[in-house]
Amino acid sequence: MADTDEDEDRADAMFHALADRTRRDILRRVLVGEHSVSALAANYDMSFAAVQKHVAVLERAGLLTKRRKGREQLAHGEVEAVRSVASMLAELEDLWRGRIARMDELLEALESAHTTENQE
Amino acid sequence: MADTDEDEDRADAMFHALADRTRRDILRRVLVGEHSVSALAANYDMSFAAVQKHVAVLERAGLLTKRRKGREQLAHGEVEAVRSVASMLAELEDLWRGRIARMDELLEALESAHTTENQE
DNA sequence: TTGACATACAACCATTCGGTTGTATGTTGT
DNA sequence: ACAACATACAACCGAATGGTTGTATGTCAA
Repeated sequence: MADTDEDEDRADAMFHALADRTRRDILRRVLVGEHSVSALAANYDMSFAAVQKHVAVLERAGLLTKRRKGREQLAHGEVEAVRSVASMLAELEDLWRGRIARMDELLEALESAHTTENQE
Repeated sequence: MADTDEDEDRADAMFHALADRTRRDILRRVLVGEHSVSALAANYDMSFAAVQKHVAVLERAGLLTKRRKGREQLAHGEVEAVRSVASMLAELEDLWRGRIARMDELLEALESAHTTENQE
């Protein structure tokens, strides 16, 4: 247990990555489909290097993954990472509702194991 | 229409506010209940002024509101703001699912008006 | 009124961020 | 082999961030 510090590091990285409109826009595009870095760069009024750095920030945060295809590097969004950010916010909301006194994922895992109903 | 720029500004501010573990911790506390700024500051190994600035960042992002109570300033979390961040992430997820081609809130509002079925 | 507490804010500092240009390393097609 | 393209990365710069200390303002209690 007690990987709480790395969790916070990950949260820092993810929220930081999302705190820039260019990066959010890139993320939207790569969630819809794969795009090469230069294809992405074509959409913005800044240098290729700047866009490449934005992609790198998203990648370090785990929100995006790259896959080699010939001489291009195709980026696609990691929806699981987006969901993990959403679940942090859900935790905040639960805290507000007074539900949780911080029992971590343990009970949460148990609960979702029981709820085998509306999976999707 | 086209307040899209201010929306992005708000998104920038909210994600930025959340991209710091001290601020996330403060937000957790004030979502559970009201706390004065100095009561909050007592929890952290930094100056009062530093904590006061963190509170100000959360306040500017709309994630927290203050209320005067005597000589104290009681802060409480704004769960609606948390939800609005969550809904941005939900939009990203919808984009991934291929649901939305970006028709903004207009059709979304219409749709939810029609769908009076499974509300939750 | 005065002293103590709660808050706000300015000034300062080191570090990080978001951008730039330039250079190096692959990869492809001819 | 070579020219062109796609990517990565280093070095640099101005602005913003996260912290500090110090000072000003407001409110309560005696």
